[in-house]
Amino acid sequence: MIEINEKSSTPIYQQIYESFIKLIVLKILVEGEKLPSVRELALLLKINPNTIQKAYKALEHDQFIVSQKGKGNFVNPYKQVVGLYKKDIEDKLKLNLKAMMSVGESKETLMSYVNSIMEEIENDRD
Amino acid sequence: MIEINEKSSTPIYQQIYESFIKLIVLKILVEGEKLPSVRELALLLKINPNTIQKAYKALEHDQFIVSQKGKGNFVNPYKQVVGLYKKDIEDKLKLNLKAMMSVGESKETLMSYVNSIMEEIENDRD
Amino acid sequence: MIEINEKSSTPIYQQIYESFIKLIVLKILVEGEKLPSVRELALLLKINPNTIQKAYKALEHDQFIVSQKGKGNFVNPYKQVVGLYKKDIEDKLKLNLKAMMSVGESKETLMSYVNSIMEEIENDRD
Amino acid sequence: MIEINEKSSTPIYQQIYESFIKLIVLKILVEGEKLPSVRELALLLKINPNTIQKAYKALEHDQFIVSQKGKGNFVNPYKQVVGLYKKDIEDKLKLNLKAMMSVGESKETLMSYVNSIMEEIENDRD
DNA sequence: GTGGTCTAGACCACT
DNA sequence: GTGGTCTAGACCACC
Repeated sequence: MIEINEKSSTPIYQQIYESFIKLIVLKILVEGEKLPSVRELALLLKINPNTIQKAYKALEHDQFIVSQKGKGNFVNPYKQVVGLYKKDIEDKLKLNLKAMMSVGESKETLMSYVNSIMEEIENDRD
Repeated sequence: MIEINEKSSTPIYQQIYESFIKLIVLKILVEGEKLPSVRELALLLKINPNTIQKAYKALEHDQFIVSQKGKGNFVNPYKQVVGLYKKDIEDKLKLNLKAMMSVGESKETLMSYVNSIMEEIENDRD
Repeated sequence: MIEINEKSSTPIYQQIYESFIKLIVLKILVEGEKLPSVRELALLLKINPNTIQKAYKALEHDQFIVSQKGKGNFVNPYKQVVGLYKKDIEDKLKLNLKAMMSVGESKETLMSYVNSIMEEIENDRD
Repeated sequence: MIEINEKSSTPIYQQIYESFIKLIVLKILVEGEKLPSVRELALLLKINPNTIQKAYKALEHDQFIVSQKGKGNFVNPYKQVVGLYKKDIEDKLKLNLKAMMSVGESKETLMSYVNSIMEEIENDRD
């Protein structure tokens, strides 16, 4: 369900953070569902509980989950969650498109380029 | 010409690195042009010369500039430089599009979305 | 294990860089093995931690090792590593042979010379 | 006759130093012949006389030329000169061959490799 | 404790 | 004056 790449340069807590966002966005974890407890997940992934804790704190801070003392961590409503996520990616997308255009790429060549990327992605999914 | 955000989490030397790449890609700094000297820029931005040095080394390593002892740092030929830059952005673009599709956006709505972003950008330029 | 010549004109950080490459290529340090920590090695060699840091960064950039925050620096897989190293030496070898031929050495005398060197080396190993 | 690459990372004085060694080794400059005066060459190459001076000093130090006050700089006897040059390259050759063998290349594959390099060089000369 | 970044200030090589 | 290297010592992020 969650995989950690220890050798990656992105911090482990952030890998966990991103993994949960994906699980939530893809509705594998649904509204109100309980996340595994900090200790439980720490044992499972064989990493330090502090690291899990940090990831959960980040998820709570960004409103993907809510923490309830003595009970556990629970997924927030879908709409609220996906909105934040989309907004984030859209901003990045905009920046990158801007950058490509600043190098002199015309709107047309860029559109066909985007198109080809998306076909490539679609094929990868099969 | 170059602005530093001391509070940002991205290292100062990297901010400088990226600033110069933009200046070069946008042809504000052209082939053969001399960059400000290490000490000069350090004084101007009120940061340590070592930090500038680190940024310049990175720029040289990635072939955006060449360094000449006793003379200064100079911008490399445009073509050589832009290739590297484009490759980088294309990779990011791909990741962004992938993320959007994973949230359930269809290829069609995504294309029209990309289209609208690019028109927005074009208008900003006028 | 690692020796520094402070009086040499080649920078200390580069001496360290090259020492580790040798240790890795000769499989004295093997895949996944942990390098001494920055501070540890600094104390041992009696040089500044920054200098070690610089060497490790270079090793990481050239894909000989990977760095993991809070954990340490680790040797990368052998194959990935040796390719880069060989390419480098081949280029130097070519230059040397070119130089010898420019002094008027014929291909034949040069071959027999190379042959004798290699026998000498083989004997040294015993 | 002598070409300088200002953008190269190898110091200009060293480029001049190496250029003259080549000219002498290839007998384009012969025993007893006078080198251009410091000022003359400085004007020709459009570089600082100090830089030429430094190169000539190095050539004299390594016994490729002799300097005579008030007269100029003169090429030393060929045998003496080429001996030093060869010795130098031989040492480098040895080191590189050693390095290749340490990566596990057998003597045989290495010999055929050297052979192919030399054929390549011979063809380049045509 | 481990790596990553930064400052302050020094010395050297090159032009 | 210009880039390149190094030291000493500090602070931060991560595990």
